[in-house]
Amino acid sequence: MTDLLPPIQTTARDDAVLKALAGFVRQEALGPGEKLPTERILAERLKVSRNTVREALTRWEGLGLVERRQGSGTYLKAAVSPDMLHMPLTLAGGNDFAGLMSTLEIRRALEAEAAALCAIRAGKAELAEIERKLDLMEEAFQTRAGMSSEEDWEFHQAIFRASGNPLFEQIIAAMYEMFHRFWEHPLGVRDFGHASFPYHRSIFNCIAARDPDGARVEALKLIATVEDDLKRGAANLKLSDRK
Amino acid sequence: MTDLLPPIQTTARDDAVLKALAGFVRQEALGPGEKLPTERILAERLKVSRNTVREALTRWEGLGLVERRQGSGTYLKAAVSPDMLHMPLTLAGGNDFAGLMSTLEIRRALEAEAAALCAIRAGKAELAEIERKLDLMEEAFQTRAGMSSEEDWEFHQAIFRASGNPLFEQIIAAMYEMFHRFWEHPLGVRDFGHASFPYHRSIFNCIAARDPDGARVEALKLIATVEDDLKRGAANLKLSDRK
DNA sequence: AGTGGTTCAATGGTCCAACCAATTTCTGCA
DNA sequence: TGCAGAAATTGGTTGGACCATTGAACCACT
Repeated sequence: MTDLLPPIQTTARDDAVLKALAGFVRQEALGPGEKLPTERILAERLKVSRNTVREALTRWEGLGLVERRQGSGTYLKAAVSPDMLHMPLTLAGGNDFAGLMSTLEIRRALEAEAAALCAIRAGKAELAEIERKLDLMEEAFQTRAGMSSEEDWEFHQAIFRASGNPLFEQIIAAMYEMFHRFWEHPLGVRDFGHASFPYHRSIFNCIAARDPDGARVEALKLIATVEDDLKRGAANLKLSDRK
Repeated sequence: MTDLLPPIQTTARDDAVLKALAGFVRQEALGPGEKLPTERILAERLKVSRNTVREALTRWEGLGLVERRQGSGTYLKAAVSPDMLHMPLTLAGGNDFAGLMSTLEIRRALEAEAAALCAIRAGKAELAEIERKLDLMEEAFQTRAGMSSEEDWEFHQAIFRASGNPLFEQIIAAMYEMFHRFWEHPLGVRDFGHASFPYHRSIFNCIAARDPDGARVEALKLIATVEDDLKRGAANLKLSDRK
């Protein structure tokens, strides 16, 4: 009966501070990299304790919106607007083979969808950017005779960015970080990622040809090769574990 | 050459506090809902100021790991382990139609993949659980003559859980929360979600028949109906905005 | 027994004033 | 002019105080 009686909100000091600060950033048109007022000044201007200001800034820091450098100041790290939406994502993934496969499954889902969306929505500039990254990657592949995870990653990032949905890039970035937790020379497979190489260009071709379904299929193939590599690596690991 | 020499950490007080606290939670096997030590006790035990403890807890609160209730205490809100990965997702200008569509695109990608995986991996128990949720949902649909977002959500959750990959549920849960920010009577569409109803059972049928591709296709259809509803709602909104 | 009011200790929220540590800026000497 | 050292700036930490809310215990009244 009283379902529609939400708990009343009496105090929200630090929240109010953040709202005020967001408004300030908007009004001053501050962008990433720029410095915002010192904690002491904020405390004075907003008529709150410096402690409260710090709690508010700690929140923003946790959200990656801001970076605090002792002795220097507090700097914006990303664009911030008063009506932003935050979804804290905490992943409990483990550092084992199963955990890696889990991230790959997410990657398969998102990569396929992003490639498809990209084939529909990418503009000319984005298309050119993707091709540039692709060329860089292929060049690195030739000169170093193997996959370069750095250039490879940038190619995929370009696709995510061109998908028109910022969430893709952010979520995949989390997966990528989990991957890299112990992906220096992953599992002892020497030519890791080799098999995935040709699919990069075929994905791009589908995107350029505005063929979403084709892009999706090629993306799935690419992930499948990575999965195979991983499974091979896990088998190796198992063998070398028998001592 | 010296790439692998990370900067030494002279100060990382609050981070250390969080690590200690995570260890404590692990050791005491504390779960969601349970109360953790008071700030004063933590400060005393860890030999740091109470302010430092507060900054650390503020971080966790921002990540949604913990809830603080004045006069009562600090309570765990989610499972927490020392090796978690935190990735705050931020959606600029999130409270609008574009933001919702963004989450829907993520949902489409994950829902399709999860349904396919589920068709491959779900055991008998999981299958039964999914069907139970489906029955509940259909019953709610009959009695209340409309979609019940609660039962609907539980049905999808059951699928994610049976996919064998915990990341699906975690990521989608974040999307879901954003969805519900203003999804009470979303956008004034009266029979929101009505069209998606039949696809729930068809998805289940494909899963039970161990047909991953079929499950994927049906899941995509379901999301498509939700997308249509959303677009209708946006159109309504636009009309009613003209004053 | 139950209803409502009061008291009181526990707990998170805020404030203050000071000091520490890293950084930046200024200054004065060579 | 160049540069080393002093001084100012700024975030990080501390300890102590007080406020606001909560929840349990207690009490009076019905």
